[in-house]
Amino acid sequence: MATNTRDALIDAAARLLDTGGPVAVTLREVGRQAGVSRGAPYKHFADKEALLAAVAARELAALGTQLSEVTAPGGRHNDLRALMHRYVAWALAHPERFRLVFAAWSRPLEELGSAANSARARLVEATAAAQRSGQLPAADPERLSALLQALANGAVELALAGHLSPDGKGRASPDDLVDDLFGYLRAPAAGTQ
Amino acid sequence: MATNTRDALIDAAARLLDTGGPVAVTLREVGRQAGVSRGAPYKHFADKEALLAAVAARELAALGTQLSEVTAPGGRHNDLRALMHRYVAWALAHPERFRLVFAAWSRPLEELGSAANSARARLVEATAAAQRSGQLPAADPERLSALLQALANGAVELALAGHLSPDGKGRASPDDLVDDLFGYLRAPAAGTQ
DNA sequence: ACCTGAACACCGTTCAAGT
DNA sequence: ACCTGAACACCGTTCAAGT
Repeated sequence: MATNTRDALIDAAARLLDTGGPVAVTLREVGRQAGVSRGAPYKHFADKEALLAAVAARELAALGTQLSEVTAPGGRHNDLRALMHRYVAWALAHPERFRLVFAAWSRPLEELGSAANSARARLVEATAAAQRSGQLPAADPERLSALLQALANGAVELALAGHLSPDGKGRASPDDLVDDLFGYLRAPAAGTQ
Repeated sequence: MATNTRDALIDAAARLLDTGGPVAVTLREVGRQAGVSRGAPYKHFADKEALLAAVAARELAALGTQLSEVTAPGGRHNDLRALMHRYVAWALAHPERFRLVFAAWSRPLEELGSAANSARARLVEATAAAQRSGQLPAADPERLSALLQALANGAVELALAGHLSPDGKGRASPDDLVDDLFGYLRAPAAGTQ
């Protein structure tokens, strides 16, 4: 699938990550699956953390294009709630990638940092658009988007840890909590009936 | 400090956890710090995960007593916002313990499960009390408390990952987001001016 | 009942050497 | 420029043997 060694290493790492988290990503097995020796990965990545950061950056970019498809159609169908549901669905479907993207890194990692920044910018813009259309109350869009993302992330993690229903059978699901928040946010908006 | 080997092992594990996360908790070093051989921990814990779960359960219990001190004084001063701020402060002060408590475990772990349940019950009760005092709108207390906890957890994790300010200088802090949520929640409450 | 110490099958990372 | 293969200092876990 991968045209070069570097991509093959990232592919293998992503595969191993999904099966058992960062612990399952051993550079030796990564090299094995990419068809190189165990020393080879170190010619492409400084260490294991750098390889994981490359996986996270790639996943964050892929998520970005997925989410822009939600807002794209027509250019005006900017339903932020649908975007958040799509985001939650991605996180629940790929728990390890989600956790990796929001992991605490031991040092700043170039590629991942810029991917995270552009993802944040996208969310802030979508939030501002929702405010313009009256879906959300007037407030600092940076701060309001942080509230939305914090809730979504927290809800997903509670669900992943088993403290919430993933699908809404019986107990509340992450999607339910997102809807609840949008409900509470709608009320204070002045002049929207 | 510890009177028996089992407690000494948990103490050592907690110490190592704080310094470098679960990866830093090696059973060999735990044994070393507890003054026993490397095989000894296996007489007290099935494996590394069981030891970590014991650490998490102990921390969750300690957190519970900390939080009950916030609501205790007078028995009527049940300010849920203050409770949430205390919770956030704990999480920011002990990131690794916070992450461990909400980690995804490979199997159900007795001791941790019951500690988590009683912590949840406490939060739900505090939420219901806040509803009775008019601080929060009428809604299923289970679901409303999940909303609060999801936001707090998500905000803390965003802060720990560097996507939020930990102390509110410049960008929003977790405490700011908690306050924002309480603000949005107050509005829809009927009959409270 | 609890502990020791060797053993097995792994790791991340480094480095001389090859092409 | 990229890769190999051995080497070093670690792991988690098991198990016979001791007290």
